[in-house]
Amino acid sequence: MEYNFREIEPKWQRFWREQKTYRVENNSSKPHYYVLDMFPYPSGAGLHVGHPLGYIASDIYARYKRLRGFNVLHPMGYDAYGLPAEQYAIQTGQHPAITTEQNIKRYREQLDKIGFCFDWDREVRTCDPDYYKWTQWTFIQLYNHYYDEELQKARPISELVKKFENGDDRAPKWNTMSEAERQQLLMDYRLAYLADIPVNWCAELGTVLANDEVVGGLSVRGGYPVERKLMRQWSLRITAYAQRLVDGLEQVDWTDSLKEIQRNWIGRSEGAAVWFPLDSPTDCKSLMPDGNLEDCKGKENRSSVPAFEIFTTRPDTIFGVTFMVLCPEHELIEQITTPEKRDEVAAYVTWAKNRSERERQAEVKKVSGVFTGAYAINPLTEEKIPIWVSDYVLAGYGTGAIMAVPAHDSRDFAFARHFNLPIRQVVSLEKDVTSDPATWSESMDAKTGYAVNSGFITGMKVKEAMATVIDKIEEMGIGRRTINFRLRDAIFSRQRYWGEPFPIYYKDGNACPIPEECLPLLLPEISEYKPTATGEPPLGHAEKWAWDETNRKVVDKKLIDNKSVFPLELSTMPGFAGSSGYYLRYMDPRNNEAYFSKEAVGYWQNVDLYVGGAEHGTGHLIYARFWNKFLFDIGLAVKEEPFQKLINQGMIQGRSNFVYRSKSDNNLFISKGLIKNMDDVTPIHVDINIVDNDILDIDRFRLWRPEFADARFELEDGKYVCGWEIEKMSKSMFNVQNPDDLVERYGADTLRMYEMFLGPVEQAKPWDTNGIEGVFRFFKKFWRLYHDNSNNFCVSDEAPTKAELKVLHQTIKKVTDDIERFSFNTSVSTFMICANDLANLKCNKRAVLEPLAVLIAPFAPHIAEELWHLLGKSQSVCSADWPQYDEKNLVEDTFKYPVSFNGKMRFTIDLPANCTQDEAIAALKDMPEYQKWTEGKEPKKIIFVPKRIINIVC
RNA sequence: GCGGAUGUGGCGUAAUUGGUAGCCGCGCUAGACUUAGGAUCUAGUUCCUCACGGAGUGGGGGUUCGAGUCCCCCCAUCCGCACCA
Repeated sequence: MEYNFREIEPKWQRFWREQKTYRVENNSSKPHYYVLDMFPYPSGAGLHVGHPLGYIASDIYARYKRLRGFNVLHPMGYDAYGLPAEQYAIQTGQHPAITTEQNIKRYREQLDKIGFCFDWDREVRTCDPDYYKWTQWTFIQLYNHYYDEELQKARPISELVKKFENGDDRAPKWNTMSEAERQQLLMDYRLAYLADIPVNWCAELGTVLANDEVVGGLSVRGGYPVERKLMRQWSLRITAYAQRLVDGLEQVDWTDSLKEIQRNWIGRSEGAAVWFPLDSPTDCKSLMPDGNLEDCKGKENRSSVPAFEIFTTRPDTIFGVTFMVLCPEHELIEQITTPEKRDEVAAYVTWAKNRSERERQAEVKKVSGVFTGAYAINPLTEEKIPIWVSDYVLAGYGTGAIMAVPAHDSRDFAFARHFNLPIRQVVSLEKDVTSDPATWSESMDAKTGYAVNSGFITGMKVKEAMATVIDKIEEMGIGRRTINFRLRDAIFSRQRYWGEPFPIYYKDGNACPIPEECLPLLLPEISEYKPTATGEPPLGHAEKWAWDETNRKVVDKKLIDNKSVFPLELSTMPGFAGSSGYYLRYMDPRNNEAYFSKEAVGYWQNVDLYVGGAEHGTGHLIYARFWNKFLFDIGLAVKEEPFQKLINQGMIQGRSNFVYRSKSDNNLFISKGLIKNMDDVTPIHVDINIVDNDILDIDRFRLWRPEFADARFELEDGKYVCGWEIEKMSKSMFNVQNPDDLVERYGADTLRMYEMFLGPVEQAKPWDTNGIEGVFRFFKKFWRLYHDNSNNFCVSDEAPTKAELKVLHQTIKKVTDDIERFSFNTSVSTFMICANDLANLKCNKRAVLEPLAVLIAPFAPHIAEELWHLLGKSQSVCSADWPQYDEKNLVEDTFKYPVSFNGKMRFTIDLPANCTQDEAIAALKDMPEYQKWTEGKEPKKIIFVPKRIINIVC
């Protein structure tokens, strides 16, 4: 018997469980460190090898930190609410809670086999009432707060009410307003608010979706078409935090690419909002703000001039405006369109509004639009400018209206060319040099060069011109410096069952939160998981779903006629509700009095290391940052950013194998190397489990599927070689690798090490089992270091030799450095080199193996624990101290043989750090090897590099 | 289109961060020990060349005594956003 992981691994897993080795306390004299994984959604398919990649990396780091003397929080839980369980419920009638419970059980079994050091006593599940109580609680806090622009933080809505009562520009008529009107107004300020907004409606899923849940007009889950629809929905005012979300990125230790993804998503752009007066008097509701616009001389009151506001990032090009464009949804269209254009415009608007998102996105390059017949006045040039309508201007961004500068914006350029509108150059790369835009093939969009043909800014550099124009319009009182964000508020309602119920009831049409003491508001049982016949969300089926205000409890809907019983909200919260604050709950997961205690958060602060996929860059990672900033504002979280360092583990793709069936003979399969022409064969996916190192197991192939029972093969060297391709890991391509199978065959330690050995954690890589044997061999070799031929444990108490010490200390240094920089693949290589070296030295000395057991424990905890106990320890290796290396043992011989290149010699010698050139040369000349190489001749030139290198030109 | 990355043997990758390119592993070749081996061990394996030699980190320039690494210009692949004014 050799290295028997089947015996070792369950033994120590049991030991850790019984000893509660991974239990973490909230107080300790040790420094704290928080390592977190993105918790999984427990899907029915179970874990595949991609999931544990990040978990293994974080587990290694957590174990390492623990060995380095930190008190490490390393929890795990489940993001248990979500669509798939509910879709399954619709099909089968099985309650999502049951499906979820089963899936969690399976996940837990799979995770346990890999030997993670999670503190399972802290497990959280988002669907657990003790957990979602605090999700609901946070929602109520969001509802009861608004964002104070002056203080740049969330404040209680009651403070805003007080301001309004004392007179405030934002609510001049507050004291005469009705209660309903007041509530309506406050909705415009609450951080969680109810509003009619255009939403992404997915008919197939029967729910609205957030922007990050829609890609290319299709739902991320399921890939169903999504349409724009105006609906009354709950939203979170995340846009209030847009600036802080951008700023906060400076403080965190994330990759540049992920920070950039978030910056793009938030989409901050600086520019100006400018009012353009309308040329013809109309019955227009939007009016020029007060100011001293000269053009309005003669009018009694400037603010009676009809006008509309646009947003531009290029105020310097205002002299180049040749037309204006409104989005089809713009309210001004109806008011300004001239009678003769009315039909044409109405037809266009109807057409544009009815286009699906998908059509619109697919036909981005198609130019469409219509002239309204109305004109605006350029406030700086007093020119008359035609106003058009086009769907290339979006309702949701800026003011839904633009000034078009075709010479310097590619979209305006395309529009102008299509409708034959004038193009006027107002920016030039060189001062005073212009050309005829009619000859241009594209617009000149770059923000560089000088203003031309531009009145008082002519000759200025673009940047200066921008500032000057903004100053001017601010002085004229017709505009101001503005910052716009692409980020939209997060739609928070889902017309779904399997999610957190909103703690909201409707009293006379007004939303009211249920009292905090009554939380959690439990998800009711329902008979059917589909929408109701009247189109209500599934919660409409719930009988007992009304709020009794007097008795403060949920009662039957039939009692709603009663004066104190009101309907409850029928939507539920989206997936990101539960996952936005879970990392805080882990700090104090069983607290029934609070989300988490002040002591707990005061001790742990925030997550030091967060590991998870980059696909959450525009979803979870934005929402969680927002959620945390809000909790920070109201004094719960103590750090503004939740995740200090973040590592994105790369996606693991599948590596599919193919057999090639001859087109002329359906039973003939040709080995890859023998195929002359790929057109003669049909590649067929073959289960990767019957292929080893691309060699097909022919017998198992014949048994795999009945139609292959009579298969014949053209073999090369007696083997059938399969083709391969990198594809997404999926059942249909027979390339899914289940970690359980590998644990069964090679053991958890081998799986862990191999997943790390595959390459850098952050890099996307295909799963490939071809190298796992090498790691497995390492473990067998490692085991043999301290076992004799009869598998008896066998160590020596002799003092290690210099060579052995060098191997050990090199390993300690390299592994320590590698872990610190999250380079786990190189650590694995280092262990292999170490084992090879020790095997060559036949070293089985206690003094070497003991530190080695600790060193390898983060990577291969089972074999480390086994060795540790074989060495006579009774405590877990997890409570050991990380070994230190001693530079003395690393010092090379002070001289390496010189290498000649192009007539030059290079000598490598060890020098003190502050060594001068003269000292270095003197030391060099003392070396016998130097004298031998230069044969006593004086070299032409000695080049000293202040490190340890000297080049000599002979 | 904009933004971010990446590019090294047959394959996964490494390179003390500007210092002998190819560590470690897979695969492959030869050999040893074995009744056998999908076990173990030894040697070899970037390419061209019998060899001597030469070429070589996507391509082209540059900085440097010295470049996979730094700078500039291309090319290719991957990812994110995409009519955001």
